[in-house]
Amino acid sequence: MSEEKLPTRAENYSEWYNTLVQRAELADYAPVRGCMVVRPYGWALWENIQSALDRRFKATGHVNAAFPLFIPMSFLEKEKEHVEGFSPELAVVTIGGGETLEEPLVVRPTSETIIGHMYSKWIKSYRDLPVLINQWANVVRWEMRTRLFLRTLEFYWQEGHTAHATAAEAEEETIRMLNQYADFAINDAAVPVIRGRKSTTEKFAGAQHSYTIEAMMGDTRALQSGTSHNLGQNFAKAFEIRFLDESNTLQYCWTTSWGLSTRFVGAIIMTHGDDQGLVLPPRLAPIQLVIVPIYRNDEEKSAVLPVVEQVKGLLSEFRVKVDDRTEVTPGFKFNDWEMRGVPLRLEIGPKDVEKHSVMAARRDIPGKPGKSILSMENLAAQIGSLLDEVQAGLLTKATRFRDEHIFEPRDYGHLKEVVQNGWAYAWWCGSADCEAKIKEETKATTRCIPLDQEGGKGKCIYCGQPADEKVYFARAY
RNA sequence: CGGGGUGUAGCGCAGUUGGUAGCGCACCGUGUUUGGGACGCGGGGGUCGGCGGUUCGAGUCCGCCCACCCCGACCA
Repeated sequence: MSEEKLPTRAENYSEWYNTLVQRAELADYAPVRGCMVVRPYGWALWENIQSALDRRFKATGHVNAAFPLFIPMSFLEKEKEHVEGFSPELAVVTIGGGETLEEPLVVRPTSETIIGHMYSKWIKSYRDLPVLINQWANVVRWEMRTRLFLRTLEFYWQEGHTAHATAAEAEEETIRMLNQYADFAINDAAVPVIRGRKSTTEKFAGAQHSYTIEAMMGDTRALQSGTSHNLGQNFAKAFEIRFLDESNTLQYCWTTSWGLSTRFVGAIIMTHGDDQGLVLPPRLAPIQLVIVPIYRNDEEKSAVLPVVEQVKGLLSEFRVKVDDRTEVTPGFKFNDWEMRGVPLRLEIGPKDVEKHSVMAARRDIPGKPGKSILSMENLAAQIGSLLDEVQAGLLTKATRFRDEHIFEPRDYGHLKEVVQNGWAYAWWCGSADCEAKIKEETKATTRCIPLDQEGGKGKCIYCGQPADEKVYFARAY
C-alpha cells in the first residue's frame, strides 16, 4: 500500500523515479547489488511490451529460439572489438559442481558469439538464407552504477540475430527492425523517438554501424531505447559463418543484431509519468480501466455492486480491474490507481445507478476537466474511444514536450547552454575528437545522426570545419 | 575504483552525560466511516549491519569489516 505524496519531478527527478518504481510495485531491489526483482505489475507491463514486439517480429518473418546462458570465454575473444567492448563488464563462472572449469564460462552479456557459432554449423548454402531468429532472454553486464530498469546487472530483453547473403540485405534488415522499434515506441508506447545512426564512439562493440531510437525523458535527458546493428561480416569472419552462393563460391554471411530491453519500461515511466505517479499508455497498460464502486451503507452497496458487475461484463474486451477493497476509501483508491498509471477510472455510485450512467476519469487529464459522465448505452464503444484519446493525447503531449526542448544552437557557447535543459541539434564534422571534447566540457554525448536529414552542408559546431550531417547532442542515461 | 552519506520494527526516523529501545506510517482485530489520500479503541512485531575491544553495564565510546544509497570514470 502506498504512503502519501511522491517527491516531485522538479524537486528531485531521480528520487521521483526511484520512489515511483517501488511504490507502483513495478520492481524492487534484489538482495544482490544492482539487481532487481520485477514485480507482477511491472512484469505485466513488460509482457505487453513483449507481445507488441513479438507480433511485429513474426509479421516480418522472424522465429523465436533459445540459446544458452553460458558462453565459452574463448568465443568472446574471437571478435577483437567485441571483447574489448565487453570484457570490463563480464560475469565469469570459473567453478562448476565444485570443480574448477577447464574453460571459464561467461554469463552472456549478449549472444552474437554463441549464435554465430551455431549459425556456422547451420548455414551451408544460399538456400539456408536468410536466417531470422529472435530470442527472449536475460543477460548480465557488470555495470558500475545501476538504476532500476534503466541499468541493472541483469536485465531482460529480446535479441534478434539474422544472417544474410548480401550486404544490402543485411542493411535492409537492420533498418527494417529499427523501423519496427520506432513503430512500436510511437504507436504502442506513445513514446516519440528519433531514428538515427550512432557515431563510431557510441556504436555497439563489433558492429559495422549501429542505429538507435532515442527518446527524451521528462528531465530532458536522452534514453537509448532500442538498437539495431549492422554487423557487416565481422562476426561471420570471426565464427566462419559461410555459405555457397549460386555460382558455387564460398562467401561470408552478412549479419545483424537488434535488441530492446526492460530499459524501455523506464522510458515509459519517464516519458509519461507526472507528479501523481505513472501514466501508462492504454495499449500497454496491464490494467486499462479500474472500476471503483462507491456506497455508504448496505442498501447502496446492494444497489451498486450488481451494476459494477454488469459494467465489467460489458467491458470484457478491455483489461478491467474492479477495486472491491473494503478497507480503504474511494478517495484513497483514486490516488492509488493514479499513482499506478491506470489510464481510465470508472466511478460507480448510487447517483450513477439511478441515472444509468457511470463517471469516467482520464489519468492524463487530472481533476475535474478529465471527468465525464458516460451513459450505459454503447458503453464499450465510448470507453474504446476514450482510451484511444488518452493514447493519442499522450503521444501528442510527449512529442510537444520533446520538440520544445530541442534547440539548434547558434554556436558552441549556445550549445553548452541548451544541453543543460534539452537537446542540441547541430552540425558535426564527424570527428571523434570534437565529440570527446564536447562530452568532456558539457557531459552531452552524440545521441544519433538522424536518418531524416534535411541535407545541405554546414560547419561543425565545435571546430568549424565543413560538416555534412547534423547530430543530436544530449546528456543521456 | 575515487569522493560523500547511511545502517535501530516492513518503510521513514528519534534515542540526552553509557543504565537494557521508542515515535509516525504500514500490518492484525474491532466498531463507526466511504463521490478525492477517514477515525476511535485494542494488538503483534527488534540477535539496534557484523565481529572484536573498553566497561559492573554498549544502540550510545574505540577498532576492524560488511552492505546499501548518492556524486564521478563505463553502458541497453
